[in-house]
Formats: sequence, C-alpha cells, structure tokens
Amino acid sequence: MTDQAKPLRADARRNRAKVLAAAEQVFAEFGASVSTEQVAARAGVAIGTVFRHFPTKQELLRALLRELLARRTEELTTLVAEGDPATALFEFFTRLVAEAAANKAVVDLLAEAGMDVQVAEQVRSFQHALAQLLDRAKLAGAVRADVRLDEVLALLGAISQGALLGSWDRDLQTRTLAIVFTGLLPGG
Amino acid sequence: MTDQAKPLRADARRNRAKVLAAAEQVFAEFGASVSTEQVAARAGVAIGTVFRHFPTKQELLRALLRELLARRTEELTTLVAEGDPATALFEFFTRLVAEAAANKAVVDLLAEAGMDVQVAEQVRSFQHALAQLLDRAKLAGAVRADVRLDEVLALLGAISQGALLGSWDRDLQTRTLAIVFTGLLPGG
Amino acid sequence: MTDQAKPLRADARRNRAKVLAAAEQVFAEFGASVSTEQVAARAGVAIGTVFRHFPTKQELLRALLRELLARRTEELTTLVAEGDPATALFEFFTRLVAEAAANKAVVDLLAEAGMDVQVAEQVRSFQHALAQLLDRAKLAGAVRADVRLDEVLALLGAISQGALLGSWDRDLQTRTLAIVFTGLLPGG
Amino acid sequence: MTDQAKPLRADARRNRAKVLAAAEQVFAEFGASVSTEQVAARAGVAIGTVFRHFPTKQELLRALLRELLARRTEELTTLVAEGDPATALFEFFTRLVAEAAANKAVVDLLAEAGMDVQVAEQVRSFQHALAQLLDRAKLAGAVRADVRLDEVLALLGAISQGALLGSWDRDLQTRTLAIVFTGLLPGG
DNA sequence: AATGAATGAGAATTCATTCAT
DNA sequence: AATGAATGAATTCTCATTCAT
Repeated sequence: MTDQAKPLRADARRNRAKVLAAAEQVFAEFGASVSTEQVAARAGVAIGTVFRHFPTKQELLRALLRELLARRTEELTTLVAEGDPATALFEFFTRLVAEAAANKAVVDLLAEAGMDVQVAEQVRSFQHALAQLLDRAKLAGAVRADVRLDEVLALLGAISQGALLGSWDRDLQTRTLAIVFTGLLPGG
Repeated sequence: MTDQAKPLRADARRNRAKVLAAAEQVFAEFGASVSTEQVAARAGVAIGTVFRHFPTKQELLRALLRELLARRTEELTTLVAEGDPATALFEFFTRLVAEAAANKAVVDLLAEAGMDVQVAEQVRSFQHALAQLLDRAKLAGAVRADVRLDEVLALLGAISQGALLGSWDRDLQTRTLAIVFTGLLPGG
Repeated sequence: MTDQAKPLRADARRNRAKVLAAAEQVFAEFGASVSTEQVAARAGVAIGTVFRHFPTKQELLRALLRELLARRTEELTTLVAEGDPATALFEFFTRLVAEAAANKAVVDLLAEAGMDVQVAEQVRSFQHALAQLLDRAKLAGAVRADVRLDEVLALLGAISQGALLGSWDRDLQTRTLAIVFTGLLPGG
Repeated sequence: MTDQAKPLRADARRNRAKVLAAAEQVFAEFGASVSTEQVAARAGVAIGTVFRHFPTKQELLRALLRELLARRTEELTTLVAEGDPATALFEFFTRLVAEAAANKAVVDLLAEAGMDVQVAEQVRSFQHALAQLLDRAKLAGAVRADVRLDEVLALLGAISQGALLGSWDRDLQTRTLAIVFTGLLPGG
C-alpha cells in the first residue's frame, strides 16, 4: 500500500535499498542537512542514482521517515500481541529512546512529519498501534486511566529527541525514563 | 570574562545589540539555518556589520546561546531568592517550556551547546542555579530526595525541544508536564 | 545514400518510425531542448531504444529535419507537376508558413541545418524542387524575372520562423505574405 | 523609469555594465542557452557577481532584451526627428536586419518577449516609435496607406531572425529587403 | 533488439566570508 | 566602524549517454 509502483528490476531494488540504508546512516550521523552527495558516496552509487530513486532530497527524507515509522509500528504490533501488558509500554518507550539517541536524523525529520501529508498514513498507523499498547497498560493497571495518547506521544517524542541531542548515556536514559514512568503510574 | 575585548564605541555597542536582538528573532522564527543576510536585514545593518561583530556565523549563534542561557540563569537566581521553594522548580520548568515552544533556534543551538567549550561557562552557571532550585524543592518536600540534577536537566531539555518541534499547544504542555511533575514527587 | 545501413528487422523499423513520429510531436511542441526521455515516453519505448536508433540527440534531430525536408520536397514536386504555375509558388509559401507556425522545432533545427553536411543532400533536393517552382512562376508571369532562388529561400525561411516565434495568427500570416507576394510581382 | 532602484555604488555600476556587455557578446555568439558561467568568465567576474546583479538567468536575459529594445527605440526616435521620411523606415529596417544577423540571442529572446510583462513597456515604446516612422513614410508617399503596423513588425522580426539563423551575407540581406520594400510601395 | 537503471558532467542558485570604498 | 559588492565553494537537480539484464 505504501509502494505499489511497478515492481523494480532486481538491481534497481538493490540500489534503492542501498541508498536508503546509506541515507539512514548518514542522516543519523550528521542530521538532515548533509548533502545528497554524501549519501550517494556512502551508498557507493553515483549521485544520479540517488535522484533516480528519490527525485528530490525531500522525497528521500520522507521515504526514510516512512520506513523508520513502519519499523517502529511493527515493533509495537509485536509487543501488543506478545508482550506483558503491564510493562510493554515502558519497554517500547525505553527501546525507542535508546534508538533515537543514536540517530540524529529523527529529530529533523519528526519536526516536519506532522505537517507532511505524505507520511501521514504511517504516522496514523504508528499512533494507532501505540494507542493499543496504552489501553492494555491501563487495563493491566500499569498506567493511570486518565493518561491520554497525545501526552504519551509528546513525552515519547520529547525524550527521544532529548536523548539524541543531549547525547544521554544509557544510565541517564534509564533514570530519566524512571521519572516519567513514575508519573504515569496509577495513584500518582 | 567571555567578552573582555576593548570597550566598544557607543554606536558599535548599539549595533552589536541590534544584531543580537535580530538574530534572536530570526533564528527563533526560522531556525539556525537562515542566512546571515536575513539577520542583517532584520537588524537594519549591512552584512559586513554582522561579521565585524561576530566573525563567523558560529560565533553569532554561540553569542546568542550565551545570552539566552544568561537570561535563564538570571530568572533562576530570582526564583531561588524569592520564589516559593515548593513550586519554584515547577514554575521555572513550565515557563521555559512555553518559551522554547516559540523559539525554533534553541533546539539547533542546544544540539551543539554541550560540546562547545565557548559556552561552557554559561552552561555551568545555569546548572549551578538550577541545582540550587532543585535543592530547595527537595528541602521543601516537593521533590523526591534521590532525584539528580542531570535527570532534571535532561527532562527540561527534552520537554522544551519536544514542545517546540511538536508545536504543542498550551494545554498539551500542561498535561505533559503534569506527568513529569508527578514523577518527581516524593513517594512516587 | 543516407541510410544505406543493413535492412532493419520489422519491429526495429516500426520502432524507429514511432520514435521519429514522437520526436516530431514533442519537438514541435516544446522546441529542440526537450529531453530525449520525453521523446521516448511519447513514443512508448524505453530511452535505450531511442539511442539505439539515433546514437546521439543530434542524430535524432538531424533525422527529423531530413524527414521534414523530404516531405516538403515531395509537396513541391507535386505542385510542380500539378499546380497552377501562376500561383503554385505562393500556395506553397503560404502552406509552409502555416505549418511552421505550429512547429517550434523547425526554427531550432534550421538554425544548424545550414552548416550540417548530413542534411545537405535533402537541402539540395528541396532547393532544386523550389527552383523549378520559381521558374514556372516566372514563365507564367507571376514573378519578376530577376528574382533569385536564394532570395525566395531566405524570405520563406524568415517568414516561417517569424510566424512561429511571433505566434502570428492566420490573418497576420496572410497580410504579411501579401506584402511579400506583391514585392515578387512583375513590374513592382 | 526602467531602473529607478537605489543608485548603485560606482564599482557596482561598473560591474553591472561589464556583465551586461559580456552577456550581450556571449549570448549573441552562442544563443540564450550558454551558461551563466560563460557570461561571468567573459565579464571577468565571479559567478556570484552575476547573480548579485541579476538574481536569475531570466532576469539577465530580460535586462539584456530591455537594453537592446531601448537602443533600437532611440535609433528610431532619431530617425523620426532627422531622417528623410521617404526612406527612414527602409533605412531602419535595413540596419536592424544587419545587426540581427550578428546576434544569436535576439531570436531566443524575442521568442519570449511577447509574453513577458517585464519588457512590455520597452516593447510598447519601440512599437510607438516605429508607428511614427511608418506614418511619416505613408505621408511621404513611400509606403502604401493600407499597410498596418503589425505587418511591418512581423516582417521586421521575421527578416531579422531569418538573417541571423540563415547567416545571410550583406548582399542577400539587401536583395531580400528589396523585395519586401517593393511590396510596401504604393500602387503595388 | 529492447529495456530501463547507472553514470557523471554540468547548470542554476545560495551563502558564508572577504575586502574595497 | 559601517557599508555592501565580490568571491567561489557547495548544493540540488537535470540529462545525454552507457551498460547490465
């Protein structure tokens, strides 16, 4: 549903993946302002190849963001199906923050994600999956009943970005999250 | 100690202030990537004047960050001296988040502040003042005794950035902060 | 003599024709600077196919020009054989201008045609046919005896291009040509 | 009225003139598609200087066209004031064609001039001056009374372009124009 | 032979920074 | 000191052409 364009030739699909992987690395390392040339170089392809697959730099960033969101949504879905309801939300939260701390692009990307219709669908899916996790956590008594989805999203985003920009180490991540988790507990 | 350069001529000092004020506005509105020309235009001076006062764009950004930090530190100092110890921390937290939500530059700036020796002094002052506020809050029984300064700083930064990038409205700011404040409360 | 290459496979010949037809449309519409991709798209073939038939874009343009010239030459030949000698030249003139007014490529093409040996043969044929038409017009007393071929060619080219670039409507075409035709009349 | 922007600094005005002069040469020689770099090189300035004076290539082309039109208009005005009414129009016609024959840019430029509001004023002035010349020629009995301005403009443009694209030599220019002039004579 | 992906040399434009006025 | 023009490297994007499938 996301990429129903004509099936790419094998080599083209391979290169598209290479570019996307390179983009993830490079953007993670240097932020969304690195030149497309850097991405091409990291991918080991010519600049034209990047632009063939993603006609503008924006497109590339969007595609990357879509993929990141899709990956997170998948993790959420797994947790909804298999995780312990009482801890699944906290687990996901923790994991996401750890990942964000290593990815400089996410911040730049998320900044525009909200107003970008082209990723809206992925955002919706993601939020939907998170909503389910939140509901389960409430049912399991791990989260106060009046906590709303947008608050959780806001905290998640904020902490993720904070972890990245502030270069928090693992310990600081844990302690900071502990405070937030306490704030979410029932009877708080 | 940071700016012990020779005393500026009156008009030069005036221009320096104009540039800094313009920079704050423009960077707040468009982020750290606007051109220096925009800053000059807003300040009503020629581009050369900006570069005379701040030899590189980095310098200008750093000076701006220093000033912002100094201003916050001043607010903190006032709160330490005059505020109600039980709520002063929360008050400051709330105010800072509201301000950040309107200032696009802070995020870009803070991203590098950590690793920048040139603003280290201001950062230290700021942290020192915040530490005092935290201590008082603990003494007043408003914050759990084992909460550490770096956790508070981390949360503060994260929420501020989150508020900005996520364009949180006032209501969402309040609710999100409420969770964090609950997490900081004793007996949590 | 121009295309004595090996006889093409049936499908190849078909494709060559498709490309040439597409090129005529596309170049007529957008001028000689459209990308070869546009031509391929219009022809419904892949870009590689275009380049297999015409190894460079220049070749394609030349081939197109050759064809256009051949077509005009054919029209001239018909007029020489069948037309009323007293008006055939004016008729052709009028028709060509009307066609040019709808074809943006011709101008760009003709600009280089002169110095291009590869189309010289077609140019010669064309001029030869036009010369015959001119002779007949003189014999019929419709054109002054001292009018030379290069003058007629020059006027023909100029008016054609003018009509195209100036987007003359049919009325303006007619009136402008009337002046030229008057200038060609005997006793002028 | 054309450039009432703030008076440029002496060196800036000098450079602007250098760029415009270089543009005229280079565009005349290679057509409107040469790179702006070529213009900069010919002018002996850096590429940035060209773009400071003319923010886009289009602007540069427009400025050039405006200047060319202004120059022609001036010539026309002089002829109206001083020339022999019976021959002034033919004289101007002849001169313009000769100049066009050496200027490859004019064609590309004129192609868009029609639809460009930014040169509309210059075009109007030019047409106005030409109209006066035409009126005088009619009064002097050198041109048929029913010849209209748009026909003259059309012929002028067409022949100019033809002379350029066809690389007509002086003799051919003369003979071709003679035909047109004959067509314009009264009693034709 | 056809396909369409990859290449890489430009081209226009921007912008931090320098320097003559 | 201020001005604002000049510089030129960097960036995004295009497109003719080549080449693997």
